[in-house]
Amino acid sequence: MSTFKAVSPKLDVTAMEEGVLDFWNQHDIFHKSGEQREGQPEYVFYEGPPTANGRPGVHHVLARAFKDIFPRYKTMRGYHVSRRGGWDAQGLPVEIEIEKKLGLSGKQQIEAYGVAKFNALCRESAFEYIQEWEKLTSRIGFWVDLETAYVTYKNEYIESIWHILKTFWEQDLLYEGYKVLPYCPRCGTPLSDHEVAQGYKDVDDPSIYVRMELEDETGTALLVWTTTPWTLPGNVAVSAHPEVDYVKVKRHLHHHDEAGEPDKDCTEQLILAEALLEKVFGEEPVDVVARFKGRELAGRKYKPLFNFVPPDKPAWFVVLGHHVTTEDGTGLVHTAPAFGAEDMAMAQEHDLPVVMTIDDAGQFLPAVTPWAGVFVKDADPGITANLEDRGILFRAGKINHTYPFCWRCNTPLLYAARPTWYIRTTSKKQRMVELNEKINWVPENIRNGRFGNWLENNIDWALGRNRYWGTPLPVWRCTGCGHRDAIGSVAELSERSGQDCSELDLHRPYVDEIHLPCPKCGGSMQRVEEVIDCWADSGSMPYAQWHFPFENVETFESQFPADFICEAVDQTRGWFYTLHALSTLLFDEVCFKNVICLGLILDGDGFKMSKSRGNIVSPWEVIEKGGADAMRWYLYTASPPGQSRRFSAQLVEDVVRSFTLTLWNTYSFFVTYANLDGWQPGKTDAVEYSPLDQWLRSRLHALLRDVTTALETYDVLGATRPIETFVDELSNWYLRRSRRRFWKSESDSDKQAAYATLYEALLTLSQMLAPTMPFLAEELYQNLVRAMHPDAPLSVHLCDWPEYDPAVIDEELNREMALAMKLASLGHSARNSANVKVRQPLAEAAFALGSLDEQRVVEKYADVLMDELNVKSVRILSGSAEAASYTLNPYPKQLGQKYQSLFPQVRKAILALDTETTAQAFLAGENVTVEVNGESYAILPEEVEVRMQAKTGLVVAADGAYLAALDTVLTPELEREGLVRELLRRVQDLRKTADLEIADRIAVVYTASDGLHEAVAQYRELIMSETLAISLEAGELPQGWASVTDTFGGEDVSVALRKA
RNA sequence: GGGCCUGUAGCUCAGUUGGUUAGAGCACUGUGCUGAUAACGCAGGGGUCAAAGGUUCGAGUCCUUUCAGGCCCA
Repeated sequence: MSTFKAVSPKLDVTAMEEGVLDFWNQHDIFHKSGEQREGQPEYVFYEGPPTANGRPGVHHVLARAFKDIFPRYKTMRGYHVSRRGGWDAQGLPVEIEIEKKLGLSGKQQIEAYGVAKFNALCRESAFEYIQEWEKLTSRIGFWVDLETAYVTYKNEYIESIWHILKTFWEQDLLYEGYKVLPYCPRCGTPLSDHEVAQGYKDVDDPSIYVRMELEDETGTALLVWTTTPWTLPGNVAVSAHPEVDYVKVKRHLHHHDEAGEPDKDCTEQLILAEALLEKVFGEEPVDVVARFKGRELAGRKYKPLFNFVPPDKPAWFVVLGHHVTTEDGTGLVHTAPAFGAEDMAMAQEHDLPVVMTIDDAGQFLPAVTPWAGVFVKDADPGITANLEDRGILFRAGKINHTYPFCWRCNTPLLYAARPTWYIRTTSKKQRMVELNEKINWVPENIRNGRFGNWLENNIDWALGRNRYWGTPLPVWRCTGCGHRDAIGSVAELSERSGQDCSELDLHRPYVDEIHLPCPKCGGSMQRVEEVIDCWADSGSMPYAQWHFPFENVETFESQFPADFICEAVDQTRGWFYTLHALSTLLFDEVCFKNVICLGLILDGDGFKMSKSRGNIVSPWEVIEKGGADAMRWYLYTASPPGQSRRFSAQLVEDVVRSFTLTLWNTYSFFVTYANLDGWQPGKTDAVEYSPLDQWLRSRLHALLRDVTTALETYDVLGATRPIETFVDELSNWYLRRSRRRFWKSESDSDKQAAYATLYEALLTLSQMLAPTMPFLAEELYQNLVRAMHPDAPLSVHLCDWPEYDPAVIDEELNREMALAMKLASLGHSARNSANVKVRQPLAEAAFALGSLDEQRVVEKYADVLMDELNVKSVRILSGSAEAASYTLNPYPKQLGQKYQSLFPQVRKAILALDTETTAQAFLAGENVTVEVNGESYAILPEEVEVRMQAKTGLVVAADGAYLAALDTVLTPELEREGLVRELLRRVQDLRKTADLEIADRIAVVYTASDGLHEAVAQYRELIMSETLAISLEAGELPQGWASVTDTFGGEDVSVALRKA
C-alpha cells in the first residue's frame, strides 16, 4: 500500500524550495508547461527588459513576482503563454559604466579612445551581472525564457527599429528640428523628458535682479530677475505681459559721496509689475511715479548688458508675451532664445536673434572673453560680480528651487537650443488618449491620472542622442546638397550603398562608414551622427523581438498586443509610454490590454531604497531567511500593488511564521494521520460530510470562486489575502475541532469524511497557490497527489486550474459557523472570568442570540460547542425565567435609513417603552408600535437589538445581543472527570517528553491519593484508550521509566510509563 | 505652481452604498488550551481615524480648505 511521504511539522523552507527547483530543472517543468498548451489560445505577456549591467535588487523581485502570477495562472486555465525574456542592452546607462571604468569623461575622450573599442566594451558590460540576474530570476521562481531572450543590441533587433523609423519617415512622423532641450553637458547629449523627469533635485541657485537701463531715458531701468546669470550674455530682449499693470517707481540710492556721507539726492527709477512691488522692495519706501499696461512698454530699447556675440538681427528691446507671470521675479522676463523653450518661442514670434554663447560641453565660447572655457554654472559668481562692479546689479541672493540634473551623472542640465531628431507624437496625441481609455490600468487612477495627464501634455518625442552605444538613427544626409533619406533595412542599405552590408555590425562606428551616393546631386550621403533614445529600443520590443517584419510575421501577429504587462510606476513616462506611443503610431492600436503599475519599494523606515542612501536590502539575504515564496507572498499581500510598500527581511519572516507554517502544519498533521490510518484519496465513495465538513467545503469553494475572480481581474490582493484567512480558519477552527475525529480508533464514515474534507482543502490550496507560492504549492502537490497517483500531471504547474462547485457554497452555512465561533469565543470568555479551567467539565452552557432564526445554530452545532467548551450540554437561555433584565438598542442603520430626520425621535420613543414587555415582544417576533408627533409607526423586530442580562448566579460574557452563560456548579461527578482530565494531560505530556511516536503503545504505572485513585478506576477505559496504554496499574513506580509527580485539585499523583 | 497617491493602535494594514461599540495581525502583559503547529484561545493596556470647517438625524467614510509624506510634471 502506498503512503504519503512522511512530513515533519518542522519546515526547512530553503531546503524545500531548492528541492523543488531541482525538480523543475530535472523535469524541465517550465518548458513542459508551455509545450502542453501548444495550439491553445495565446495569452500574451511582455517582459519589460531590464539592464543587466547592475545587480538586481528587491524592486526587481517585486516586478518579477507580480509578472509571474498571471502567466502561471493563465497556463493553468489552458492558455499558451510565450514567456520570452528580454534584455535592454544599449544606451547611456551602459555607456556611463564604461566611462567610469575607463576613467573617461566626456565625448572627446571617448572618441580619442576609439568608438569601436568603446562600444565593444559596452557590449560586454551590458551583461556584466547576467549570471546574478539569471540566478535570482530562477531562485524566486519567475518563469521566463532567458535562453531565447531578445537583446536590444542585436542586428535583427536594430533592423526592426530601422523599419519602424523608416515607416515614420515616410509618413513625415520623423523630423529634424531645432528646439531648446535639456542637455547634459557632461554626457554631451540632450535628454528626453522622461529622463529629465528622473533627475529633479532641490538646490540653491543664484537669484539676481539686474537693471536694464532704457536707451532713451537715462536713470530709468527695467528691473529684470533671473536664476541663471550665465544666460545673460545671451540676452536679446525683455518680455512683458501686455495686460499686466506695471509701475515706474522712484527710489533713493544709498550711495555715499566721496566724504562718506549718504547722498540723499541720488535717485533712480525702476520699472516692474505692480503686483510684485512688495515682494521686491519689502519695507523700503518707493514712490510710484507712473502706472501703465505692459503693452505700452513694447519696443522700448534698452542698453545691452553684454555684447560678446553680436546679434545678427535687431535686439535689446521689450517684447510682449502671454507667458509672463507675476508669480515671482519682476514681471519683466529676461529673454535668451538659445537657453529657454519660451524664449525660443518669443524669438520665433518676434524675429529675435538667437545668441549662442556656449559650446557642447557647456563652456563659454572664446568670444565671451572674461569666461571663455569656463563651465557656465561656474561662471555665475563672476558674472554677478561683473554686473555689480558696473552698477547693473540691483540685488543678488539665493533661491532654493527644483532644478533638473542628469539622471545618470548628476550634472546640472542646461536648457540650450540644439538641432535634434523628433518623432511627431503630437500628431497622434488624440488617438493615444483615446486608445488609453481601452487599457485596464491597475490601479485604475493611473489611466486618467498620471498616464492620462502625461498624454494630454504630450510633446514630440526627442529621439536623437549624440552618443555611441545605441541604435544608430538610420538617416543619411548628403554632404553636398543636404538631401536626406531614411534607410529601413540592411538590404536597402546594401542596395543603396552598392556594398554587401549583411554582415555589418549595425552599430557605430561601422555603420557610419557606409556612405551612399546621393540620388539628387550625385554627392556622398553620410549617416547623421545621432543614435536613438534607448527607451525607443524597449518600446519597440513587440516588433523587434521577432525581427518583424523581416521574419516571424505570424508569430508577431499572435503576440500583439499584450494581454498583460507589469512594471513600476516610474515607467509611466518610460516603457509604458514608449510602448503606447509606438503602437499608436504604427498600428493605431493599444500595445497592452492590462497593466499592473507597481509602487516603489521603501525600506523598513519608509524611505526609498537607493544606492546613495545605502539602504538597499539585498534580495538574497531575504531569500536565505524566509525563502522565495514568503518574499513573494509578502509583496503580494502587504499593500495594494500601486502603493509604495515598506520592506524588510523581518516582515518576510513573519509570513513564514503566520502563514506558511500554519499551512505546513495542517499538511503535516494530515499526512501523519492519513499514513497511520492508511487513508488514500479517492477510495471513499459516498462520503457523509458533517456540518463542520460542509462548512469547510463551502468556505473552500467560495474561496476558490473569489480567488478565481480576483485573478481574472488582476486583483492580486484579492487573490492572496483571503487565502490567509482561510488557512487560519482551516487550522485553528476546522482542524482544532476535528482532531479527535482523526485520532479516534474506529474508522467510521465520519473519519472518512474528515479525511476527504481536509484532503480536498489541501489539494485545492496547493493548486490555488500555484501562481503565487509556486514552491510550496509544488511540494504539497507532489506528496498529496503524485505520491499516490504517478499517472497524475507531473507538476502542479501542469494541472488545470480547479473549478469551484457552486452547489457546495452555502453562504447561510458560512454565517452560521461564524456565529458558532462567536458563541464559542464568548463561552471561553465566560470561563475565563469564572476562573474555571477548560479542562474541568461543566454541566451546561446557555446562550442568548439576537434573533429567533439565529437560535438554531446552538442546536445544529451543539457537539462543536460542547466539545470546544467542555460542557455536558448547551441550550438557549429562556427569556422569561432567566433574564434579569433587557436592554433595547435601536439599530441606527435600519431605522435611520427608514425614518431619516425623524430617527432621533423614533429612537427616543422606542427607548421610552417598557423595556421588559417590548423585549419579549421583539424576541417573539412581533412588531411594536411607537407614537411620534401623533403618528404611529410599527417597529419591526429586526430593527432593534435586544440584549439580555442573565440573572445572577450564571457567569456570563456578552457582545451586543450575544451572550454566553456557564453553569459553574461542580458536582462530585464533574470533579472526578476533571481530575481524570488533569491526569490524562500529565500522561500525554510524558509521552511527548519521552519522545514516543504518536502511535506507540505504552505501559503505565501510577500511585495516587484516594480521590484520584477512585477516579482513575472509574475512567480506566477512557484513560487507556486516550493514552494508547495497554496496561494501567497502581503500584510502585519502576526504575528507569519516564515519570512525573504532580499535585492538582487537592490530589497527589506520580505516573511512570514506557513504551510497551 | 499643477497632477496623482497616501495619512486609522508602538509596527503592518482592514474598514462595504455614511449608521452610533473603529477592527485584524505583529509586539507587550496576564491567563488558559494542546500528542499537528515556529502555534492557538480568552482577557488587558494602547486611537483627538493628520487638522479645521461644512453637508446630514448621524461622518473614519461625502464636500471644501489646510498640514505632512511620496511619486510625477512645470
